[in-house]
Amino acid sequence: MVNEKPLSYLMGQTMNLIKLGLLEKFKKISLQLNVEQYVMLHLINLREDITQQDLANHFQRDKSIILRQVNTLIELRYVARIQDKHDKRKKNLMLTQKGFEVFSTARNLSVELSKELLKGVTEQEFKDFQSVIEKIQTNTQQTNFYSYC
Amino acid sequence: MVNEKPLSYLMGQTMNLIKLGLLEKFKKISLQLNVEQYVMLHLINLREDITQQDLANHFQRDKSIILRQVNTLIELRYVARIQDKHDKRKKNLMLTQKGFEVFSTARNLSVELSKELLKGVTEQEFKDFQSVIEKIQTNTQQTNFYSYC
DNA sequence: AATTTTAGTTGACATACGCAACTATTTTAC
DNA sequence: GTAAAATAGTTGCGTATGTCAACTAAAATT
Repeated sequence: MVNEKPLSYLMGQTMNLIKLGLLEKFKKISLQLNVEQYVMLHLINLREDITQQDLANHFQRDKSIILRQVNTLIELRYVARIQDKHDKRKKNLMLTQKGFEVFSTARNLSVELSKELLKGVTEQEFKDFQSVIEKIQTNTQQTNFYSYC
Repeated sequence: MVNEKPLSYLMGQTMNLIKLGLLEKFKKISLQLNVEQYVMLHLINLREDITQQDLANHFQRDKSIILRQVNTLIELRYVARIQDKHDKRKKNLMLTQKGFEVFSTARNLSVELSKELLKGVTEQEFKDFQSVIEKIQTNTQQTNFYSYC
């Protein structure tokens, strides 16, 4: 395994292709969304009480840039920011109807891209692929590079 | 497979973890390099006549930002820019000795990270993983999202 | 009740990035 | 052989991203 490419190289190359493919699909239907915004909408959709602090933890970014990016999503009318019921310091983020529609569209394109990119991949190969991904994520948490919710 | 996470999500999450892990390792030994610079050094090391245009194609970035990033690597004395033998428009990029040393160090850290993250992954799983990665890259080129050297 | 911690906000600064316009050089079309 | 088009690289400008420090308001801890 001496000549093996490091994992970061394999993943980086591939991720770059996926990202570009996704952006291309967004562009094709005039969806004004970048990949990070898509991920943000995805996370906001997953929970109904997610906060900017949660997003900052997830992306490992400063709260201030998360605030600004959320502001952009609010300006686009994809996201709303409301006060937490129990903790006045906190504000929860929620998808608006428009935001949900945009997210759904983006998600469908993402699934479509998956299908295209996984053409010729057997079920067993994909199972092992997912298994590796899970192990990488588990090993990362054990190494404690960082933790997030 | 309805509830399956799209490929872009799986990969994105994982790539983010890998990136952070790598940056952490660089930081630990005071290696002033970000991941994209590392990839750049890697590409420059692969060929001896690579140009800024080639890098712009690879990263799908504007030539002007590639120029500036290359300038930074030149300032760090990791890279040199020399005129192409056959085409006066072109300038080739090469690693300096210092650049090669830095790249080698970064590469070793990258390999080290690979080993840590792939703990518990069987040989068969990894083979399938690589097979999937190859197919993704092949499918991308067929779809012609973009092409690069 | 005072102090510490957390969530969010703002301003300043540095870097990244895209775009247009430019020069110099090579390739292509005629 | 010459003019036009294309390519490689550069520069300036505006916008976005990102970090950091400092702030306010609210909750948790002491």
